[in-house]
Parts: sequence; structure tokens; C-alpha cells
Amino acid sequence: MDEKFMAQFLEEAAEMLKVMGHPLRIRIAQSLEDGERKVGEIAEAVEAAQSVTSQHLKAMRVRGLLNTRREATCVYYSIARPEVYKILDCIRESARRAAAEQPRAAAGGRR
Amino acid sequence: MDEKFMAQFLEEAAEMLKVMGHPLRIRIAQSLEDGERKVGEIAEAVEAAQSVTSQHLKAMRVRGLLNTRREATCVYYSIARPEVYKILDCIRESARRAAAEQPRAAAGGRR
DNA sequence: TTAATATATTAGTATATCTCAATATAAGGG
DNA sequence: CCCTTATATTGAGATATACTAATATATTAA
Repeated sequence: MDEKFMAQFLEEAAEMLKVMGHPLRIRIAQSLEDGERKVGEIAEAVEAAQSVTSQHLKAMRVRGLLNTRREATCVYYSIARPEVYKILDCIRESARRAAAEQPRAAAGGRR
Repeated sequence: MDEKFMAQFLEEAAEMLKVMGHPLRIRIAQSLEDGERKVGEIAEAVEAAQSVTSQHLKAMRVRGLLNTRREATCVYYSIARPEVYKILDCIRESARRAAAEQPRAAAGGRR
């Protein structure tokens, strides 16, 4: 790969990570892991306002992370790139490690 | 894992991704993949000013992604968390995919 | 103590991001 | 056409981030 390609690719990779670097957007991605969902369903799943959810969905879509499909008045979003699953896996693995280090908190045990 | 733990973990995971979501910080991480390096070496490797490099290193350190070790006047940084390697792998895989889709650009072939 | 080297911090400014509330658009039903 | 439902966009204000240039700190050597 030549330098220009690599430099530009780095920019895009960074964008992708940055977009995934938001709690709500991670939850949105998680809510789409089992397949496509309507905006309303996603908003409910992540417990965020419709407007906020829509904005985050757009941020993920314009960077190519999500696909959309319209059906009547509803818009269905789905995961468009394998990187999204990879990142979710990475997060889960990280959570497992964190849980192993903080067993009480992770188990919900009282202090 | 209880909800509070999960919510807090999500915050931290998001922070981690967000920190990695910067081209220079990705390059810094790459420059540390084979082991620890001094700040000056890192700055040279990523072609950034000392001040800028130091600031980004700090951002990564305070989030627990990097460790430091002082030796005389030099400070050595190293990767502290497995997630960093994971993310770099994810990026490389993504680059491979992108290269497969854009063979000319990726190969540096002329137009 | 002073100088030299390596690294860190600060201040200032520009830009980006997030959230909220309100409003706009799109599609279908009556 | 008007109304309803679903989604998208906009504007405002608050906060965060990035970069530059300058300065401060730490460690060692002389």
C-alpha cells in the first residue's frame, strides 16, 4: 500500500473508531447485532430520545457503519461493516477482563 | 454484571475507542507494537512535534492504554492493554479489505 | 550551581461535538 | 386534502478537543 492510501486509510479508520467511541453509539450497535431494526425500536432499546437517536444513527451511517432501508414510514437500520462486530467483540472481551478484576462490582454484589 | 457496572464500563470502553480514534494516536500505538520506546523516538516515528506527541501520549496514558517508565532523562512508553493490540488488528484487517476493494490505490499503481 | 537534554505543561484560539427542544419532511390512511 | 405516525433536520448553548508556540520541570553531567 502506498503512503497516500495508508494516510487516507488511517483517517478513515480513526473516524470509525471515534464514531464507535460514544456510549450511546456502542449501545446502538449492540442493539443491531441480531439484525436490522427500526429507529423507534433502537431509540427504545438504548433509552434515548428519538431526535438524539436519529442523530447518532446518521453519524454512523454517513461513515458507512450502518445501512438503511425504508419501508413505508419506517426506516430500518442495520450494521454495514464487519468492523462493527469486531469492535463489539473487543468491548465484550474487555468487559470480561474488567469483571474478572472487579468481581464484586461486576457481580452486582453489595459493598 | 449489574447495570451500574455495565453503564460505567460502557463509558470507559467508549473513552478507549475515542482515544484510539485519532490518526496520530493510532500511529503512536503502531510505533509501540514491538515494545517500549522513548518519547523522542515515538515523535520521530509518527513525524509529529515533541509537544504534540507528548500531549497525545498523555491522553492515552491517563486512560490506561499506555504505561510509562522513566530512565534518566528519558521516558519510555509501552502498550498497557491488550485492547490496543486488538484495535490495531481490527484496523489492519479493515485496511486489507479496503485494499482489496481499491487495488490500484492500495498498490500505488498509477492512474 | 549551571548547562544540556528530554519531556511535560500551559495559554490561547479555532473547531468539533453533544444535547435539547422545536420544527420539518416523508409516507400512508381516511 | 388533512391527519397520523415515523424519522430527520435545525438552531442554540455548553463542553470538549486539537493545534501552536512558549514555558516549565526533571535528570544528569561538568
